[in-house]
Amino acid sequence: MDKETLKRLKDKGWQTGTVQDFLGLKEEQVRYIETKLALSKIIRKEREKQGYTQEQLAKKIHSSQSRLAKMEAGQNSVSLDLMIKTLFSLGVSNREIANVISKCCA
Amino acid sequence: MDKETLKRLKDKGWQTGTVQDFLGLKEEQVRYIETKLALSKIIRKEREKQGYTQEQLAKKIHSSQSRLAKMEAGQNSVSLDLMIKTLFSLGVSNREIANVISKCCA
DNA sequence: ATAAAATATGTCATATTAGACATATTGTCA
DNA sequence: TGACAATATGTCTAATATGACATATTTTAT
Repeated sequence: MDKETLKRLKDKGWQTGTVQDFLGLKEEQVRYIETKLALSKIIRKEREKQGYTQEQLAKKIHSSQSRLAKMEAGQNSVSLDLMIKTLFSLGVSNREIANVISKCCA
Repeated sequence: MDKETLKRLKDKGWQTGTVQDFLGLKEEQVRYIETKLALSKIIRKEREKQGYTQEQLAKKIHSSQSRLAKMEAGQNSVSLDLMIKTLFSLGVSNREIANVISKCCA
């Protein structure tokens, strides 16, 4: 993992809080983060495609605009569960979600 | 969704706690649950394939045997995050995970 | 340029999920 | 059968994610 990637992830709030901060993240941690970032991208893409504001979609999923903003920003305080539930609420199919997950990371 | 499927899910602790309990679950809720159940299955499958006991794998992912048991049982107290992290720890690729997600639900 | 709408960021209490532990149940093999 | 390893279930406290809200920043339209 190159320094730029690492910096980008840390800028989103991702960090282990251990000595590894200085050495880099473990491969599986990076895959987990990258997968979430990939999902956050299609949430935004799909929301915009369907013409919702964050406020509107937030209401639809019984959440809040601020949380949705964090979700789309790929912040670490948002769970995969909420992201997947959001995608389902948007009507995105398992197949489409799988496609995104498959393409992200090698 | 037929009654048997509903009963099976509720037996795993899944319920909304609302009037919907009596009417059934929403489509997107069912997809969320079914997706987690599908992932729980490959966690067990992959663990056994690699010859780990729950105790051993739990240690590897810094969790506990009991949580892993719940995870493999597809209980609702286990997050998607933990399941995905576990799969990554087992070395399962994004492509394989995607394949499972793709096949589960239509 | 400026007003309005949309999005981003920070904080908080509450709710949910976490690992740990005890104990029950199941499976396996002599 | 009995003994032992593996797995399941229930319950704690601590850690983390949650929606809500206030407010800052950015984008859009005029």
